[in-house]
Amino acid sequence: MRQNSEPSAAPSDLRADNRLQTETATGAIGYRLRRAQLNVFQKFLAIFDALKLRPAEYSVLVLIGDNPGRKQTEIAEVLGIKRANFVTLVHGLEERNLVERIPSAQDKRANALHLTENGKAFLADAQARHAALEEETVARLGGPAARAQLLSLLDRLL
Amino acid sequence: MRQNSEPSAAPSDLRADNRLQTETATGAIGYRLRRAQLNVFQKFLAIFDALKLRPAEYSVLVLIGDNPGRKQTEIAEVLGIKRANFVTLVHGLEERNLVERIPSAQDKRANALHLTENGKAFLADAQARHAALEEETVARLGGPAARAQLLSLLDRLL
DNA sequence: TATTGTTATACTCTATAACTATA
DNA sequence: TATAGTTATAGAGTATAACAATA
Repeated sequence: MRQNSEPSAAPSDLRADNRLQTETATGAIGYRLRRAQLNVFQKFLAIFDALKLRPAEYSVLVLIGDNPGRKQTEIAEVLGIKRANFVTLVHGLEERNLVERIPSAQDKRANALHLTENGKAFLADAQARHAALEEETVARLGGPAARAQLLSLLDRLL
Repeated sequence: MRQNSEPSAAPSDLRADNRLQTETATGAIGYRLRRAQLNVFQKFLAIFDALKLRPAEYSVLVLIGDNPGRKQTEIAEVLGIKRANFVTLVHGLEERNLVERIPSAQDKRANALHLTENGKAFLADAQARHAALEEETVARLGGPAARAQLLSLLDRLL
């Protein structure tokens, strides 16, 4: 390794306040999207930590609540979760008495997924907390019109 | 809560087309943000796969290019990368002859990071590809005004 | 033959603890 | 005492292959 032969006088890359030039690295749309998404996700995590519920688990509960009796593969596929990884996830929910895996009569290979009574109450609580977070997020955006505007712009990126 | 204005023939869990009800699970701002972000990121990955460059590595190169001579810790901190994980990342860039770790004369504990000549050329190529992707993304959004609108909305979520 | 649920496995990202050599 | 770089390690999240039971 060679020694540092830089001149000690402050060039343009050593700014007066000693802070880094970050504009090039952080100006892209992808980067800004990621930052905002991580920020919103972090608030989600903070709220749902109390319920020991992770984002994927919450999505699964909501989807089963709206679509009782579906197969594991169907629920997993909609959420972009691999069959293999879905097994562990749903077993965890079953151990917590939130979800039931009921062997299907029509297709003996398949399990029909249902929420337990306990799971329904738990989900209602979780959804209430989620709704409160959503409301706060809309408020930060500047109201329902701003929310619609954001979603419209985001949809153009799909 | 508003009434259901849908032309309701089938119950939500047994729809005629056998598709799942996904609106509850996928309507939230966080979810939509995540989808859009993943989509943009995927295009980024597709382009940068050819350069065998991962997002974090690209950010590091850009940041070193704009701020030559900085310590590993400084670069890592700005990007939210842990010191420990940054070591492997920067060693990989050094092995590819893109970055030099030059022992600092002032502080013998520290390494000053610089791009090699090869690294500068490589970064210029990567940035050209990135700029093309950014241009395409802005076009999909609907032009510079839409881009500004999106960034303004995203900033409200920080 | 194809599909469902499952196990095993591996790879990436991220996070923490602890060491060394300097400051 | 504190900091810079490093090593080791562990936990999530995600990916594929292969198997048994069933279609």
